[in-house]
Amino acid sequence: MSVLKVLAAQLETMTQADRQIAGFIIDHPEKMLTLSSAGLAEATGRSQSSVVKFSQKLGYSGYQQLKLAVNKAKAIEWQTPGGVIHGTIEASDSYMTILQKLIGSKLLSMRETSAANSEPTIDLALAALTDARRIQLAGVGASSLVAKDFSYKLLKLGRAVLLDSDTHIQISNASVLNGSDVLMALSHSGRSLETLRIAELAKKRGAKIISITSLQPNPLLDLADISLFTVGDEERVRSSAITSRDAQLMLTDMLFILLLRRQPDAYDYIHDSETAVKILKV
Amino acid sequence: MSVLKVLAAQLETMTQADRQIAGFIIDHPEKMLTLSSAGLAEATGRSQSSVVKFSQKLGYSGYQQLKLAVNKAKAIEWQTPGGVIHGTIEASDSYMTILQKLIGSKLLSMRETSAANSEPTIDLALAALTDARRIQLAGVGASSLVAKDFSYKLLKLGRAVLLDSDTHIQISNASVLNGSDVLMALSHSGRSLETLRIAELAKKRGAKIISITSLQPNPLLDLADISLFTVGDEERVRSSAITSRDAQLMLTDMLFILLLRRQPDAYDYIHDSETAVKILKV
DNA sequence: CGAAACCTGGAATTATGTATTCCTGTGTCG
DNA sequence: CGACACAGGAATACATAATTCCAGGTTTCG
Repeated sequence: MSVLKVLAAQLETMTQADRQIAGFIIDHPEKMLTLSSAGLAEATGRSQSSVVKFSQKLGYSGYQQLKLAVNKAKAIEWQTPGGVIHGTIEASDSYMTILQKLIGSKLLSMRETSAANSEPTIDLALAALTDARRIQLAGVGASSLVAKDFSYKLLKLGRAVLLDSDTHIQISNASVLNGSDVLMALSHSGRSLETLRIAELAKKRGAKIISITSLQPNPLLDLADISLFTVGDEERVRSSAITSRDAQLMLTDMLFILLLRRQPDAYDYIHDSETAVKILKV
Repeated sequence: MSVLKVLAAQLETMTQADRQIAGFIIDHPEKMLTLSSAGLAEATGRSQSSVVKFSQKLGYSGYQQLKLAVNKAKAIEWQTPGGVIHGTIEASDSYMTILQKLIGSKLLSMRETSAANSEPTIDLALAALTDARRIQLAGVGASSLVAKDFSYKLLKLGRAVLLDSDTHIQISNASVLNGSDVLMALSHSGRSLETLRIAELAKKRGAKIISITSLQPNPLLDLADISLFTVGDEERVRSSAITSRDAQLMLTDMLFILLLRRQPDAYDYIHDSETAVKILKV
């Protein structure tokens, strides 16, 4: 997972000194690579020890390790397929440029999202979904559409899914969950009231909670037994919710395909549901 | 060029000590990243100063720089076993491979979709959407979710949008359209019965029809005044509807962003709707 | 309301790691 | 065979990183 994304995500919740250091790294990552811990300290106006402690708080053994991580992140960022542009979409951009930037943003958020989730965690989520007696999905706004999309897929695999667009019904559904059920809650911010209520209730009932939120620390994340992450890129597209929705779809598509692989009879189910739908086509 | 390749290439022509050091780095690059210059010296049985000199001979200012270069090389190597992969996802694929193939498929369908629609046609569609008194959206199944997503975005721009998940209501909505309205119908196959019915009815009422279908000839296409296209990649992902949905989203996101650019007061509307939603967050 | 426990973050210290210099042994060439 | 070039190690000087310690501020709890 890209350190830079993590830094950006946690920037808000950091202490003052840490925020300044993180800010500098985000703004000038390559500059930072040339600096020593003392140099970075001077550049940010903090002390050398703060720089080292900052590195350690992030989970690295020290400043050197952090540097390697930043280096790696930059290296990967460069490595984009031809014709892809990462930039903020401006009103003055031409048609082609807008297209390229849009594709670039979507690609970036898909990549970052796939990198933000470790294989072991994904495996935990898959196991939970596989073993669940019932799966309830929760989400409002744009997330509700992703939840619905995922529910269709789960239904095609023959799983028992609970999802309703009415939040009152979602809450009453959650109130009858139990230890053998799973609640999967989607909220990019992790702060949508209804989704949180549902998750709290489900947790109280003993259901296993899978959260899908951004990397920013958030209440939903705290409730979760298994935490999956989405990485958006709002700023660059500068418009509502496009890339965070793409990131959620990326993640749920991943889960679906991996479930498919685990479930030997999956293709039968899919075949059946597609056959049934064919009647509704010309 | 990757340091590791350079090392391998020059290995033959190196002096004894250098060859040993280079050999170790080639064989255990990750291990090397955890070692200090003295550590690497010990691991290779040479002296610490030789390690530093070795780094300098390669053109780096010192051991640290060499480490960064190796780190970068590994990062890139990991990220791209041959760039974006466009292949069918197989049950035997590893986790990483699946991810890369999924991203590759999505990227491909986004690119092809953006190429499948000419700028003049897009402009026609934008003009129609801009001038429309009301915009009705139609779609069933996965397309209905895209329609809903797009409707949210249009609502944020302050447009009058008609969309209901109940097809009967959709039909009755269509029956009151007139010449100043637009019907946008989404169906990848272009053969979904309900969507077709709605489009036929809307056409009879004199509304302008925008179709969003695959490139395959289909009945919905024949009805349309303006035809937009989506390009999916079903076969490669070998599972239901993932990339055709992505293609539809790509197209509607494009339309949204381009509408945004045309509409001077768009940001006010977006701001207002986002402010209104904030109340529902923690 | 006030003391204790707890953070944050800087200064000083210590430990670690890196780069340079110096030196020796070996092979090469005139 | 002796001057020279050079690989490469030891020692040293220097740079950088990590830890410890402490002061000031904040929260918590009696």
